[in-house]
Amino acid sequence: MIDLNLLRENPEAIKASQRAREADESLVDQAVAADVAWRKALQEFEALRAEQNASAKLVGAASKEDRPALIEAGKALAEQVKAANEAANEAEAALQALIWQIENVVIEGIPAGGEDNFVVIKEVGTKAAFAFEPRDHVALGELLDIIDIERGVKVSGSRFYFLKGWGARLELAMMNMALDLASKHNFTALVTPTLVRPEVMAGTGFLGAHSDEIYYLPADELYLTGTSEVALAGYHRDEIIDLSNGPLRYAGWSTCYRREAGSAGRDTRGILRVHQFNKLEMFSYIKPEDAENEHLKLLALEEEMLQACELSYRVIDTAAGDLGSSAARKYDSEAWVPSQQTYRELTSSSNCTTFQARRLNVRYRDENGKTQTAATLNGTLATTRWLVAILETHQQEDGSVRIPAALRPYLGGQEFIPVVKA
RNA sequence: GGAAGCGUGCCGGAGCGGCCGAACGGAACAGUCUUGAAAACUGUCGUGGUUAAUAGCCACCGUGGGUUCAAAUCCCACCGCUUCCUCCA
Repeated sequence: MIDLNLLRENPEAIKASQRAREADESLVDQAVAADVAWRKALQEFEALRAEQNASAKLVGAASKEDRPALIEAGKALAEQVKAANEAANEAEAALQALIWQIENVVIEGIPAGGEDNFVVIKEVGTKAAFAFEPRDHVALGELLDIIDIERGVKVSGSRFYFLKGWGARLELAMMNMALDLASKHNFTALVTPTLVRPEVMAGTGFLGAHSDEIYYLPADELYLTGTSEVALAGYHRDEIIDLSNGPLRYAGWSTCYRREAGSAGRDTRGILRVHQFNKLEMFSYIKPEDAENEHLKLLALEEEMLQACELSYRVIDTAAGDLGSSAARKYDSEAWVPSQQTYRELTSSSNCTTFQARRLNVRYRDENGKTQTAATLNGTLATTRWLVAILETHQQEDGSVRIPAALRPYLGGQEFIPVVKA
């Protein structure tokens, strides 16, 4: 939800942002009008209500004889109050409907344009080069008997898989390493619920245009989350949190579920794009003025993980038109995937400024004791998809895979995943 | 899944149609006293909106509806919690 004060003081800024996002600009003018109408209706209601409260008080204090006449007079007032109340409620609902559709105001200076207009901030590492014909992760997964896609499909359908043996252990090792890194930086570990109520899903901004991406359980009115960001954002919903000792930081581990409704035919091979995967997500609640620095901190940790996994990657600053509705700025890290000769997204870190917290009603007290809306940020620290880059980057000629040194302590010192199939 | 009870401010806990945004206690904060602290005493002490305003006014006593001139208080639905039974990773 956008800031009502900003809507009143500088609607042009919001319009410019909507334009940059290639989102509906006319919503802003509609919202301004709805806001004026709402405030007028509210004023009328409050005036009438004050009158009614006074009148009711008189009845209470009146003698038995005087009451009937006063009550009669009150009845007429009650009619008016009821009508005014309904009008105010309708006006408010109309305004809400509009401002919940307006996307977050982007941070000035981010790239303009759509999906292809990102700016590369940096490239790190050397792209893996091989003196032999490299295999893709599917072939490696079969050869090493660590990814069983065929049986995943048999049990659950397309885009499902089993991680097996060293594959399963590699994922857990990576997650544990990520969790250690996060803990070292004072992120509190959280294992989060993956089913959430509609209010929480809506509050995080996932029920907009892309709601068909999300699994929904109608019998229980619960949504399956595509990231623990949802639960982490909902964690402090309707709370006044204490930020006087610094930001609240969490590292949320969860399985994630995505319908991939809009991506039929894309990335159908392997485990790059699947319905279910695991993720460790960083999440910060922070004062708005510190949000941009925090964003860089999250990015730095993501890079530390990527480097620990000895991956070659680049960092991009996503263009306005490609941001989720909650994000004001988004940095993605993309690792080089040898079999595709291209970069694929491994991490995504968004600065949601106060947008998400306003919807979820997460506030803090400033130095003067006044409540202010907090800012929220999130960023990926490890996901199942990372296995694709790790396996392909560190493959050997015989198909075995070298385990990056940083991961070995989590795998009993193992150095290679051996080939088990001819 | 069955039965009963309960949801009030940071916490505990009263209120069960009008004088209640809410007694009382605790915590917290400020001050007095003290070399300092504790204790004692005094004061402040929910949130949001409107406003120049810590004045006034409006909204909020789980959520949403209803009854009434008037609802924290009555009625209905939903959500949540507790206890007992049943079941169980």
